Amino acid sequence: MDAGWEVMGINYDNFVTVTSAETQCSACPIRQFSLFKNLSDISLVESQQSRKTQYRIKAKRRLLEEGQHNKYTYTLFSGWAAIYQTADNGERQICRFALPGDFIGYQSDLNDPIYYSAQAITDITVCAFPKEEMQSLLTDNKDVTSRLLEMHSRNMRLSQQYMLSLGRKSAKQRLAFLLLELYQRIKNLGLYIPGSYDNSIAFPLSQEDIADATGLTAVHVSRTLRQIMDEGHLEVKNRRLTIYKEEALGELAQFNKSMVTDN
Amino acid sequence: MDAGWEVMGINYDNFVTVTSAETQCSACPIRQFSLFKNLSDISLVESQQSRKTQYRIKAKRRLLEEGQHNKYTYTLFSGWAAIYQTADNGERQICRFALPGDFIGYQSDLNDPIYYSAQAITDITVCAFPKEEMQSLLTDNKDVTSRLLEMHSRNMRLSQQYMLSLGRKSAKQRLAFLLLELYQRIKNLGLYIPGSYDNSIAFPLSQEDIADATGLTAVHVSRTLRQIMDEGHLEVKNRRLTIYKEEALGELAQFNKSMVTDN
DNA sequence: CGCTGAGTTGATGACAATCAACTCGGGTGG
DNA sequence: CCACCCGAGTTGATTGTCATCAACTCAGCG
Repeated sequence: MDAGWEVMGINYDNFVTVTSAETQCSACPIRQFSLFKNLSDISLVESQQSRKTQYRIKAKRRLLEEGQHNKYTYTLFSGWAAIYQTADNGERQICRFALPGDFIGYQSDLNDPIYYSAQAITDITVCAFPKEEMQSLLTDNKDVTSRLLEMHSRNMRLSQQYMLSLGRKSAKQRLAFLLLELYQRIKNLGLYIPGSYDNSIAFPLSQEDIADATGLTAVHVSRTLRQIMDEGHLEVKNRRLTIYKEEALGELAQFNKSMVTDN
Repeated sequence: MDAGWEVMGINYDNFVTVTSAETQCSACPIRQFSLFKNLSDISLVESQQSRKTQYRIKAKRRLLEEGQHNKYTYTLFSGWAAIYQTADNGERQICRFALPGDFIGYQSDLNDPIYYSAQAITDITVCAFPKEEMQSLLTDNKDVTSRLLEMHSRNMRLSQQYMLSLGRKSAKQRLAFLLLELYQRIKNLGLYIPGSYDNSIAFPLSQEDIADATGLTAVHVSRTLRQIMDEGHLEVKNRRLTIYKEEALGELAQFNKSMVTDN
């Protein structure tokens, strides 16, 4: 029996409470953002059966490790995770941040060793699907395949934006883009705290995480972030991101909400 | 009636001849690399019907333009194309090079304006599929959906490698990676000239194209490429790429053939 | 109360960008 | 047919952005 329910690394007891550790798929609050969006009730039963269990993983622990054969694919249920690859000099490149609803661990051949790592940024909860079950779900259920294609296509768009950032944008623009992206994605989920904090979200990334996603060093992130903050565009403080000048930042970063919408 | 048949920007009269400009899908030499790999004969008829026509596009012309609503999706039949996005300062980032068999112009919602551009590097031939036909092909035919997912997943892997390159690798490593990637992809297609040129492929990219893919400037590509060439690892000359030390380069670039295989 | 990890700030250095001049080869038009 | 032109590539000089190294602050915590 859970004391409460965590989303985004923040205790949301006051917002949602689950009485059991095992959420039912049919009642899942993030299902509309997940692979199982819009499934018929029958398909949902299937998917529920495929799901082995929910796991909780502590912040900084790895969910997937590059080069290993993994047993499961996962839907991220709560918290933030980083999907990354490692270079031979030990540096890493975060390719995307997974947020609740995101599907983690799929690749074209599930029997190959996985080519990326996934690490929990906050404590996370995941729904685990054994890869064999996932494979047959994809074989049997066209809706799931279509939805996975759709999610992949949207990821691809974001990936291309990351490439543009990494290859052609200044440190300032890269930071602005990343922060706007995450801000908007959280808002799309409806998981930010509405009301008095309308322009702010819980934000668990360290400057080193940001550096690993933007292709910079933590030191340079510190300097550049300070500059953006001093200009009054936004604030990152106490694990919270506040956007003051969304439009100006959007222009700076060439960011556009449609880059991260899923509907 | 065609005089001959071009693949890879080179005239291959001596290798393959088609008597009509319109290749039949059932007899298509690159089908095994395309979206229509492994389709049943019945599905093939469907796909043949969906295909409107083949087009030839001159080098440097655009096939798709960012922000526009496009009528068609395409299978690249012959030649090379660049998929890219443009930053506000006018610089561009090539996100991938499309080679024969690659599918171009898909995105999760085909009715949205397309978010990337595609430009012919060599003269190219494409098979055009009106987006409505493609949409219904995807709705009706699970094999096509699965295959598109598979192709997308493989693209995603390469995209992540590009991100790692752009974010965390030196100019030398980026070049080595790109050249090995393209070399291997061409070899996988079996479109290189076998025999006396076993370690070489036709290579139509300019140094500026390479720069746009690696996030460098053309000047720096020139210097760095010269350095790699002087070290005897490879040669780029007269629109031809020759690899002398595949293993050493692979190590330098952290490249691995499995990154680009499709089977 | 000291330890730890995250963030800040300064000094210096390296890699790649920029600006500019030049070569070379292939195509074109006079 | 040859001169010229143009685009691609090369090379040198200089600049700039970001990396590196190092010292320090500060908050949280055992």
